[in-house]
Amino acid sequence: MARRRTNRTSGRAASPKPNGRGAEAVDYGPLAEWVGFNLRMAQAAAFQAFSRLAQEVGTRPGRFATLMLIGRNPGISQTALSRANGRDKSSLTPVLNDLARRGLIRRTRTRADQRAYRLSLTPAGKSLLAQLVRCARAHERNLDRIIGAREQKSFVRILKRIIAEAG
Amino acid sequence: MARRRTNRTSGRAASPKPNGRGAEAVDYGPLAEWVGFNLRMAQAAAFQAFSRLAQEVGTRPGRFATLMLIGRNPGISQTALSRANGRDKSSLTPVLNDLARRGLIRRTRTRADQRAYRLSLTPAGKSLLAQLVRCARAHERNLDRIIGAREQKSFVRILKRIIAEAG
DNA sequence: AGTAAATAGTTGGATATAAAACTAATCGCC
DNA sequence: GGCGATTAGTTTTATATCCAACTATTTACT
Repeated sequence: MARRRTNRTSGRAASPKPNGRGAEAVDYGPLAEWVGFNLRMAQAAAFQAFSRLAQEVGTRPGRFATLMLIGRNPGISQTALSRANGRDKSSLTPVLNDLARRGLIRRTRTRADQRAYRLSLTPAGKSLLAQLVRCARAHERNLDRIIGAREQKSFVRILKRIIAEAG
Repeated sequence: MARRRTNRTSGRAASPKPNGRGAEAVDYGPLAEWVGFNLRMAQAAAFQAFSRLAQEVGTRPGRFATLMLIGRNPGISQTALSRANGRDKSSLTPVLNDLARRGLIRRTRTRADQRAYRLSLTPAGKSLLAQLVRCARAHERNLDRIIGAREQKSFVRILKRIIAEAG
């Protein structure tokens, strides 16, 4: 997402030309009602809102789920983590390198399986995660407010069904 | 997203070790109920499902909204398009170069404003768009089935609220 | 008119991600 | 016990995306 400011305030009125639209009154056609498109736009909007909160703590939203999953599942392997996180394991390599370099996670080798790492949080990682959880709670409160308490539960239930069945 | 197969059917039972989880029974902690996380996972799942359909037609899902918006708004500028599409205008440059190279769109210069392009679809672009619309309709039917007819409307309404207010 | 500010589009640099090919280790099975 | 298949992680390559800086053009204001 990004551009919230669609409601222009500049003095120029909407162009009357049939084609050359100034910036407003775009026709979305069927996109306007399609779930896929609105899902993409909503995800981008929520992601960006959380980005702003997370960067005050010095991290990106992508790192947050990673830290949370490691924190809740100490000893998890990179492959299991990538599955849980829904990203390819190759995407994780640079992320984990960075988290390790910054002293937030530990990668210990398994004696049983010399291929796999066991991931865990360092105290610094736990502390950053705790900060991020606070950000995330604020973010969730905001989303819940937007969604409305009455519909919140069913909204999340539908998202879970899409996750489970749309693959 | 990707990994739908969390409910393993392989013969191996969940490891009893407190740490070394095989691949199942990951603890998501609060992520499991957070809107932001489920939104991201659902978007990725839907995106990937549509990707499969779209690539049979020879395009990526990212191109679809672009073509639709140009088709519905002939003469639109790149900046207006990027706003409508929720992406930075610089992301659009390579996409439009590619679409133009493949003969799907036209970029004509405006006499009134020599900076701006006016974008429109070529006949080939219209034909590809029509094919993509058929894919998208099939995709939407599947999503509607997952969501359920009763909740579909309110689900999209909530997504729109998030788009409008979460920025 | 003339200049400062805004705007359209591109470029360059950075990050995130996926897919495929690769290396090393382990497992399954005979 | 050994060999083919599988698995864990990395590397490489390719896209998509953002942001900031840039060029060219237009607009606004004096």
